[in-house]
Parts: sequence; C-alpha cells; structure tokens
Amino acid sequence: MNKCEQCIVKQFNALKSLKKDDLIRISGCKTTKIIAKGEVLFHEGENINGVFCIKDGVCKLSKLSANGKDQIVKLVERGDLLGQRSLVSDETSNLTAVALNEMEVCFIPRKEVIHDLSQNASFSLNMLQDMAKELRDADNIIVDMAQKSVKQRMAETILYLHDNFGVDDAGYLNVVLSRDDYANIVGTATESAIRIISQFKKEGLISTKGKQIKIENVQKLKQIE
Amino acid sequence: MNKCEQCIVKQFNALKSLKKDDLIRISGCKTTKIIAKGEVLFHEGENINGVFCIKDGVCKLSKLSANGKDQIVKLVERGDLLGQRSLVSDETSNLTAVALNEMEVCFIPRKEVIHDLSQNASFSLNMLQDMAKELRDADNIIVDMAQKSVKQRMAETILYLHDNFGVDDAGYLNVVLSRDDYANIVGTATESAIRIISQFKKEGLISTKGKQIKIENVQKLKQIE
DNA sequence: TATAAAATATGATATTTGTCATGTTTTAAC
DNA sequence: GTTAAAACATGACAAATATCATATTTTATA
Repeated sequence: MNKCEQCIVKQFNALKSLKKDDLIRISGCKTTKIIAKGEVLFHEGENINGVFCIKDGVCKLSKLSANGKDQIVKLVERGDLLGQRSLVSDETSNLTAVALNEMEVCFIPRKEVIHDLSQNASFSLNMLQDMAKELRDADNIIVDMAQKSVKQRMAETILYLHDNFGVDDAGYLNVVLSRDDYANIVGTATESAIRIISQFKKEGLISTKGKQIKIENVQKLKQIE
Repeated sequence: MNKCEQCIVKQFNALKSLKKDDLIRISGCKTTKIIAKGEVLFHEGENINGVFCIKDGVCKLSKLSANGKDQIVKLVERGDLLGQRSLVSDETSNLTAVALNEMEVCFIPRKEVIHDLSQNASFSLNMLQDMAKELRDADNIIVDMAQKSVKQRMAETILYLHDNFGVDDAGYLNVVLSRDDYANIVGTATESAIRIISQFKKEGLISTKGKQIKIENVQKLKQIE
C-alpha cells in the first residue's frame, strides 16, 4: 500500500503542510481507487463525506442545468484535492465528477481532515489559499462567459488544455475530449462546438486526428475575436 | 468609536468565532469609513492589505473584461467580509468594489487577521465555510451564464435583488441599480437590458418609477423562459 | 433656471448562436 | 466481421442578441 508521507502528489496541495505523524495517521485510514475513463467519482447531490486526492488522471466537474445540459465548471488534475467545499460546509456535492481518462485517487474520510483543520493552522491557511485561487478562477470564467463570444471561449479552452495538460510526442493535446465535452465547457450547443472546431481546422489554427486536437497556430488562436 | 466586541454585524461573518480578547485587539487597530454612493472602495490590481467588514450598505464587485465592459460578479452586503481572497493569498485584488449606496465599512489590517487565522482554528474553519459558499455561488452563476437566456438571467437578477435586499414601503426594490448595472450583472449590452426591462413592464411583470423597480408578478417572473 | 451631460428608450439591421433535419464516420457490442 | 449505437459533420433556417443610429428624459452643474 502506498504511503501518504512518501507520496509526491501531496506537494501540489494543502496536504503538504501536514506533519509526518498526521500523514501516517491519514495514510492508515485512506482508501485508494482506480477509476476508469467515463466512470463517475461522485454525483451532484451526493454526500461525499471526505476528500479525494488525485494521484493521476483528469476529471471533469459538471452541473446539470435547468435545460438538461451538463455545464462543465472545472477540470481537475493530478495533485488537486476534490470535495473541499462539501468537506468544510458538510453539504452534499454541488457538482458531478466524471473521469476523462483512467484515474488513481485516494479518499480520505471527512473526520480525519476536519481533525487536522482544527489542529493545524498552516494546513487551514493552505486550504484557504487553494480555495481563494479557485474563487479567482471562477470569477474569471464568469467574466469570460458573459463577455466573450463562443468562438473566443473555444479558442481559450483549447489553449487552456494545451498549457495545463500538455501535448504528446506528436503534438496532440494530452487531454482528449468529445465535441460534446467541448460544448459543455464553452457553454454552447454541440453543433456549434463542432462547427467552430471545423472552422478552426479550415483556417489552419488546429488540426485533428479523430478526437485528438493539435494546435497549429498559437498566435492566431490567441487572436480569435 | 464603535467596538467590534459589541458590533452586531460580526454575527453574519467569520469574525463571530473570535474570542472577546481578540475582538478587542482588532477593535483597537481597525478603521471605520463612510463610503459615498458611487465611490470606489478598491480597484482591480490594488493591494488591499486587509479585510473590509461591511457594517452597512451594498457594493458591487466587478472585473473589467477585454472588450472594455465591466462585468459585475457579485453584490456584497451588510455583514459580508470583503477581500478575504487577497488576504490569504497576499495578491492584489482581482476585482473592483464600488458602493451602490452609502456604506459604512470597517477595515482590519491583514496582519491582525492572519494572526487570528494562525491561532484560532474555528475562525479558519468559519472562513473556509464562507469561501465554500462563495465558490458554490460562483459555480452556479457560471452555469446560468452558459445555459440561460439573457431574459432569464434578467428575471433571476430582479428576483435575487428582491429576495436578498428586500423592498421599501411602496414595494420597490431597496437596491437601486442603473440599467447599465443590470446589463453588467446579466452580461449583455446595455440596450438589451433596457429592452428587456421595458418588455417586462409591458407584460406586467414589473413596474418602474425612475430607476426604481417593483415586482408585480413574482410567479410569471419565475417562469420566464 | 439654463444648459450640458448622462441615462433611458426604441427602431432598424447585422451578427451570432441555436435548432432541426439528415447524412457520414467512428466506436462498441455481439 | 457485422451490426447497432454513438459521435461527428453540415445545411437550412429560426431565434436571440449586438450594434448603430437617433430621440427623449433625467440628472448634474454652472
């Protein structure tokens, strides 16, 4: 079994501010799971009762809107903690988490984390900082949603995937999304997403191979209006 | 001078979990200000270096988008703390705060709050809970922005103002916004906001007197598609 | 109070985006 | 491999929204 105190991933989140003893205690009560691509980690409205530490893989966090479409609010990656919000406010999850590729995640029961939050101030402060960053990101997304065109948002989404998850040897984005996922990130109809991706291809901004996307012209993609 | 330890407003935010001694200490180093309607509390990019506790009044938090429009991300009211994000992550503000009516605010220097965060776990937890709520609200706004029509968002904005800030004796919303502010909350052109408000009037959903708005038919307003 | 400036209002029109229909390609299951 | 289902693609059209132009009203200021 893997030990938290030796795990590299914790460096990327608030768990890094826990002392060795606490990490050993947490290690003893955590569970590790492999989540297949497309599998649901938790549903909107579900009681999570703990936090997930993402050891590997990427998942999407989405919320069902009144019109029946899923809106993807955030992508979560290796090193992120998942479920902090439900953790501190002891509410059911506001979002659904679905794996975009195979994931390895560790689950830490609520009780353990709350214990550390009540004992370790720098852990709390770290958690606050993580949430502050999430809030700033969310505010920026609100502004983009409100003020930018669908085309601009699509271009930014592709650039975001490029900058945050990188590319493979052939230059294709590491994170592979369906056209439907793109539509649900950008906040548009699936047909519109498909059309815009086709247009970007025709204009030489990107190229595709099946679902895979490669950026061919970063500059022009950034200048989309 | 008003004393924090006797102030009613702290009940509405994380400061309620501070002990009397700490409140007295904070009281000693806080400053109280009256902010006139339309005045700027702080600018995007500014170093706040503390938190504001809103004693009275309402202000808008906005961010300038690339196309030159201000997008209003949140309205902040009596009892709210302002600037927590910049506080914990020691960054400049991501947003601009402008008073919508006369405000009374207390400013607490960063150092003092950080001191309490490092000493008082329940204060930290409370702060985390506040931020968790803000994050959930922000996620819900993202979904609305992405999936709902401008008309729906306008109806929801009016209902939100009604539910959160109440109405005066004559039934008009207590918070009075310009059409431009409405446009900047909803995320649309000013002309579109004006048109929709006019339409709501014609359909008998609301009535107006100058800038003031009164809801005439809550049910129909909720059913806008 | 006169006057300028700002806010509100509305028409005409262009642009963006969504919806519906339909066909093709890819993927998954047997 | 065959077949059904899902994903992708594209045209035609409708609906929503933005933009530009131009009044009118309100507000602020000299």
